[in-house]
Amino acid sequence: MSSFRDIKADIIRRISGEEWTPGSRIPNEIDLARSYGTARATVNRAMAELVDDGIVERRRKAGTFVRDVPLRQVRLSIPIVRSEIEQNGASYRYVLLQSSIGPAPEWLQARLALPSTVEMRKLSCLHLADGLPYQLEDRWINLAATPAARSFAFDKTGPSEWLIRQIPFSEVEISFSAASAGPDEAHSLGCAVGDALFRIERQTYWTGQAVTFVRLWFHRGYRLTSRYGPGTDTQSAARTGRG
Amino acid sequence: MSSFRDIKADIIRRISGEEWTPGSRIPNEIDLARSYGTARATVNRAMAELVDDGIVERRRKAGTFVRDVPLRQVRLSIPIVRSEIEQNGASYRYVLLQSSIGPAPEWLQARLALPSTVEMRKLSCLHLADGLPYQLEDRWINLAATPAARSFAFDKTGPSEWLIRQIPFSEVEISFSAASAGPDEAHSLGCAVGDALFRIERQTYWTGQAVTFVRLWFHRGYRLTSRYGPGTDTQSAARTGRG
DNA sequence: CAGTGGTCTAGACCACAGC
DNA sequence: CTGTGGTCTAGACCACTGA
Repeated sequence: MSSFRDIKADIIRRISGEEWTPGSRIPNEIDLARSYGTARATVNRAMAELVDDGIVERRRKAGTFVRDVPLRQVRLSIPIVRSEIEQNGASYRYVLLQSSIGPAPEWLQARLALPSTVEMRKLSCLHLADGLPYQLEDRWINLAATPAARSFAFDKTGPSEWLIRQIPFSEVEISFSAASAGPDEAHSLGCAVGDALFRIERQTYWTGQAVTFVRLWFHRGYRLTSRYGPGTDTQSAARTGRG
Repeated sequence: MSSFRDIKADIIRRISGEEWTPGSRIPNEIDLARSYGTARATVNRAMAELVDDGIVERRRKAGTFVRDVPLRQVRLSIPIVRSEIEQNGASYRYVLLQSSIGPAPEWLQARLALPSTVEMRKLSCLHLADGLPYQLEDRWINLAATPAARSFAFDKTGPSEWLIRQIPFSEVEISFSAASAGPDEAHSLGCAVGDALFRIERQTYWTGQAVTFVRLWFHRGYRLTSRYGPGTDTQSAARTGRG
């Protein structure tokens, strides 16, 4: 008797063994179910996972096809910086560097499609691991979308931890890039001006309205690491190679 | 009547509406199925997706719990550079800069846990978009694992496209970081020495053996962008903000 | 030991898109 | 219009694990 895992593994085996070649069609669910001696639902579940893994494509009436090129996709867990630091066995410390309220800068208005009248809470925060600067957080919060952010102090915990409880199911656009440290970043992170820093920018929407924008600058040498593969069930880790 | 989508949406609604708070237990599948008027399997499918989305946790006998903090996870499609460039409407060009065969450098032996005797094919390739340098690829291929790589020319297409067909179901460790351009990178990518560049490093294993290691240097200003959210079904895009 | 989720079955109806 | 996958049902058995 076959479980959906056995079926999935067998199909991967037949594809990697070139029994079923890229682009070719594989038998339909009814035939597969017969040949594996299972119910169609079991085959369906196996196939659904193969679709999710980017190995096959399915179209009603047309059938199931081996992808010409398997999709390479990683699932990245975006860590809460506190957890990331503590999981690395370091002590976490948080410092609020700067806080103000005012209009959004023009580039941010454009980026978030905000009216120019909107008020934002601007925060700069530093997250430290064992006393060393780990991540610099430049944060803007739309006070029209999150009025409670006007009076919250943010002196004990960072806005990320607070916001994720306020807006747990937001739409997010995230981007990863590299940038040179300016004077502020260099000063806060204890690196030289011009050093290459890993940077994450994230903008968050709730019911179509921009809630917050954040730019995270990581310490020099930071890496975001993850594994993937046929068996690997999206175990993802963020580690830091320092020194 | 409710589909698994309706049930999933309703559960998210009840969590975000604070009917079910973080950490609390929600009713079991039988009760939920009764209350929604569906079969247990339908509720089960909805709950399975909520687990996958990082919104709830389930344990046999214990029950289903709202996560204290919802998991933030992105699914990133790692693009084939050719497709990425062509999808941006640019023309793709590939240049093989350098090719040699020899032992792995020491740092690579250590990193991949290779015996020091192993022979590697070393390639340097440049991928261009509309004639401008887009990505520099430094690639090492383990000839013990992939003997066919010894004689393949790699003068028309890059090793990535070739390898993905040779080893479609590998285990991969990928990391994202920032680094300063050295003389070689600056020369190939047409930037200044010291410029901050976005970098991907990827090592690939097949049946426990290291197959290849690659270091991808992206042009200055490159971003890897993705969206996620409750509705967003892992649409992922890599874009380039240039200039 | 008993309650929970995990999986499977045999069957059904349906949506969709090729033919 | 028909073959395919997508979903749902009612029921069953089982694995795990917490009480």
